[in-house]
Amino acid sequence: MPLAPLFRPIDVAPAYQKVADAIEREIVNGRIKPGDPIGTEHDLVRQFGVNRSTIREGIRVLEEGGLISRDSSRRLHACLPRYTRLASRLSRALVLHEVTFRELYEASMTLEVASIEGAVERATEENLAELSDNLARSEAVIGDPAMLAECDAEFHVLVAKASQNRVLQLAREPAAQLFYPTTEMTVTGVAEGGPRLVAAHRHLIEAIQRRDREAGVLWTRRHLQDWRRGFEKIASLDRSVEHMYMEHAQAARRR
Amino acid sequence: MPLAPLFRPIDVAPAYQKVADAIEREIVNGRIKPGDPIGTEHDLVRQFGVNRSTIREGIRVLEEGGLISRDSSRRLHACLPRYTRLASRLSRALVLHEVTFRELYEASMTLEVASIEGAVERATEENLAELSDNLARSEAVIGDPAMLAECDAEFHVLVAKASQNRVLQLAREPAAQLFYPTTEMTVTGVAEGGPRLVAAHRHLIEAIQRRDREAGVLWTRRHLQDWRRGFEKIASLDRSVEHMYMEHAQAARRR
DNA sequence: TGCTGTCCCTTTGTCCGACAAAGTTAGAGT
DNA sequence: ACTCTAACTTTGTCGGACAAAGGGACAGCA
Repeated sequence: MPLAPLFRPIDVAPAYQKVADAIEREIVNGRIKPGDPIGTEHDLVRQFGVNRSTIREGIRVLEEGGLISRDSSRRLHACLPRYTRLASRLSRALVLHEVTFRELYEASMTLEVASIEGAVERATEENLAELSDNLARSEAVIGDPAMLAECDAEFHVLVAKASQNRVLQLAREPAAQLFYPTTEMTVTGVAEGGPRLVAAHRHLIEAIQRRDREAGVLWTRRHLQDWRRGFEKIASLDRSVEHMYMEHAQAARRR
Repeated sequence: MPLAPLFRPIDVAPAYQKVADAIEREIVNGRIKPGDPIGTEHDLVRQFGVNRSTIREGIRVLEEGGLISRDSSRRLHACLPRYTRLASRLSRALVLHEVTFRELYEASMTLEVASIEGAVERATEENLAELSDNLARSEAVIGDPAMLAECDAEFHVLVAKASQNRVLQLAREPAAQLFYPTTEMTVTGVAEGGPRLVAAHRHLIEAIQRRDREAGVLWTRRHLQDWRRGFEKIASLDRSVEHMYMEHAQAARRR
């Protein structure tokens, strides 16, 4: 019969980790609010009683996690983690796991349909204004696939935003970051690709305005199917996402 | 009229960031494969020509991003970022953004339905075996809400895995991490909560076996609605997710 | 008064050197 | 071939150091 456990496992995390955890705890449970200053490295050295190098390693960890950042004067303060920044970590992971475009397509279908449903139900006037503005800009660059692809990505971010569901916004982001960089190629490959894309956006905006869920779902599906048709002219859906996207993601993360 | 921009913004990233970026690039574009050793800190000092403190800060950044980790002997090697680890960052972000349970519920409804649809279509024998094993364990702890909640969380991870769609697996994870810790409470609050939960799981497994999509979707919906009913006995869906979940998430991240 | 330039102090990013603890390797001894 | 021990290496932490950049106060000037 095994002995009854006398001791609890003791916490042997390195000091920099403990520093990071301690600060994280204060932020997450609200004692330090987003925007609050954290203090200088020297302050933290005094408070934690460890060397500045140790503090700095702990800070890097939190900074990478998006929990704290440095303002223009490089002073530390807590902040609300930005979705796109975090999502780019996930996109990177998806690339390394070599997910296929089929997985991306299927997941995006689900997530974008859910987004439009939410948007149809809850979009505000302001959301609609943003979407219309985006549409206008899209029409202006209809002949430029790169610019148009950028507008398209933004459009779908705005739709997700209009759904007023931040969980959904976050969930779709990693897939979107990998998905939308290909739009440029798919638009180029299909005759009338640009106009079709913009037309779909217009129908989506109208659907939201009319609170017409059916139309919203329908046009989201068509829009994605257009992407798929365009993509399959270039490559198989079963190809894994390529490394080239990471440059895009890396640039986005830095912002 | 403003001057035409003569200069591009110059890249003034600190050295530790450049170190991290350089290593990240090599990993992401595949020159360093997951599992490959990175070399000792001393090696990196020689290669990059910067101080060890600088190298260490760069390493922390990558470590936090899940791109590299230290094995049992603390040597560095590249590795495949683990979904749950990354997702816990996102869960944390959702908590800080004070998302509501309604958002969580709505997003989970979408994501879990998509998971079951994928599972019905593509689950393997092995997936089914894992699910059945989970079911057996659930039945064994049907009277223990805490253990049962844990089984429930695992069950849905397994369903997502059975969908063979890693994008979906990843997308559902942050919501799930916040969602499933409440299952314990909802099971406790509802008469026959435990048995209902296990029955739903059984129906889901059967649906996957029979490749019966309708049934899968139906029982996923019911299962989530059960959660909702249980939750609404305790609190409003419009309450924001509480800080208490973070302890759960923090423990999970460490693993 | 409002703007500008200067000096000083603080803070950050980086460097150097050091050391204990833990892990690794090589060699001695059986 | 196996074990035990004695170097050697590597990591985590420490102390101190310094240049560059920012912030603040203060004087000078319009």
